[in-house]
Amino acid sequence: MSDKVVTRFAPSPTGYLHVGGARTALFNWLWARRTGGTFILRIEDTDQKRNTPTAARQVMDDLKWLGIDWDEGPEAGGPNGPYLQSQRRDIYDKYIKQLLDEKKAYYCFDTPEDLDELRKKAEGDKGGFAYQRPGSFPSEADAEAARSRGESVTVRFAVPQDEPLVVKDLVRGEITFAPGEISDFIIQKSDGFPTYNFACVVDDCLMKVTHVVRGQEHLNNTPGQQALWRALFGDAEPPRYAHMSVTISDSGGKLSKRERPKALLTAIKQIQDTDFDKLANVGGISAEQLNAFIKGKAVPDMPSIDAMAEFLGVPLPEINIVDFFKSGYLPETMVNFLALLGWNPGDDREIMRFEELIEAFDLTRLSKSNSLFDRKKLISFNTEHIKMVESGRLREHLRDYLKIVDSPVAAADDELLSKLISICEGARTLADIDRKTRFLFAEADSLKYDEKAVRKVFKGDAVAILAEVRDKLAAMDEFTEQGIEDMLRGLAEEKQLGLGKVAQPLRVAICGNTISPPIFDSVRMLGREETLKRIDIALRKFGTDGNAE
RNA sequence: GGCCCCAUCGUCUAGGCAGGUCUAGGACACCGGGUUUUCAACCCGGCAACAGGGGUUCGAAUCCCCUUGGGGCUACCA
Repeated sequence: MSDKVVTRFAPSPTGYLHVGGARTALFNWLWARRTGGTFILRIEDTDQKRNTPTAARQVMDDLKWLGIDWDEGPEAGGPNGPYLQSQRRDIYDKYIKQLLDEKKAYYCFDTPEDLDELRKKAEGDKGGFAYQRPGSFPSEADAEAARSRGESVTVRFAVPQDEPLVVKDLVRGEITFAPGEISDFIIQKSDGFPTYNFACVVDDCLMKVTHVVRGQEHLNNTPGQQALWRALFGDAEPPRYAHMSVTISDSGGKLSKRERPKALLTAIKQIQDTDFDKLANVGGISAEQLNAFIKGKAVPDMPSIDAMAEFLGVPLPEINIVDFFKSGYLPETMVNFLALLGWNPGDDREIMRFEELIEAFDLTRLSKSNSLFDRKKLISFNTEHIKMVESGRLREHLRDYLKIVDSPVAAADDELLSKLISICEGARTLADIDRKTRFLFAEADSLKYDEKAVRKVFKGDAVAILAEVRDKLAAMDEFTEQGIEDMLRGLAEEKQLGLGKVAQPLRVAICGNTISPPIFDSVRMLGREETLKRIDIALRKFGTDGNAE
């Protein structure tokens, strides 16, 4: 085994990178890094109907955000390019021709409708549908004639039917498929593009891939792919396969992108007085489209879903990697958490840095059973990583986050940002830091007061106390944290009250909420002038004539 | 329906391949208590699992079979 390890991540560019894809990418990447091998990014854009032009770009950005880099692929280049399958048509054509010439593949003229019918007919059969190979293969001339008539022409691989197909899997051992179990499958579509099952085999060989780590959903494709490999490349050693378990959502079934629209729909139905025109407007869709969505007939695209959810204030479950970014998770957290979904280092370690993961990763420790994506545990992991990550790096992560969610806190310079982080100790996500410190960037007049907080805090003599606090703050010589603390504690003691009775009215007055950084820091950072201004506004708003000033 | 895979606390899992050291360990969640100026964070304690049934064996969470349950695939998608 002197061969250098080569792994690849081969996404089809249909949208954002989601957690499942990210995990596949990560495992392949970890194995390459662990062994000093090569990690290839290959874009499987062979489906013209589904690919979107920006998706490949997006997937690459998401990978970069996670810290997953590739040695060969788009942007990086490499000796085995091009790395977009749509640019490798001539290569596939060559191998298709070879198979055709050797009678290992044959032309088919069935339309999709024909196939549907065949399948329907086979429904009652004991073995289910299997494509019936013709007694003799159509000739090149037949194909040409069909093409000129505008008929559908595809190419099928003649899968060996007389022997069991054995797949060796690093995770599951040997799996045997009975003779005849795998029927002839299409390797070239009628639009001339290769199918996944074909392109993937050709490219894995040409790109000298040694290990394929992929989801369990591909396990049943493997015998066919291996048979194809033998037909194409004879005894050349095929890659080793490791089929990972599937990730299940904690909201029920399989973790899928459909969960977001589903959650939004549920929310829309629960909200009584929704302004549908406005909602459609916000989502950038027509009233008809919204109606179709509500009736379950159509699903708007992701940006629309996101916009409407934001408008309604409905949190959607994070599925795509960018969703986690926007929710304030660190890439370190995602990588760590994803790595532990179906793998573990064999000891009690859980919170691990990149380097540790690379050092400990091993393909033989992949678990066989499906794992559930536990968001509560994810949050806990994020809390740990926020504590653990180097301060400059955390600041950069925060800056990226504030930018993408368009927070006013983004106006802070590095020094201020670091200070904000330090007073938000114990934050679980970057969103916590943003939420807690936004009050510093608000205008006094337009500060929003949380109703519940006001009701809870401004009762009894809270207003009177706040008025007193105001006067004392105004009278302080030096406006320091220590000074503020001494004053507030002194006042509480004098009145025989807990500090909370004194601090809470002040907290709500300056930030509109009961949730904020520690009160001394908050007041100090707001500054005396602004603090007094806000207290005055609060006194006016919540005070009665008798006890305000 | 057919084929394939899987099965330890609520969840992620260690242990299983080399059966005894497992009265089954850790983490998250949860519950109770502590700390406390809010939210968090933090500290202490607690609850909680080998799916069921047959074998093999002196002995099974660990090996074999069946049942049940879960998942995947069954496309001119990847």
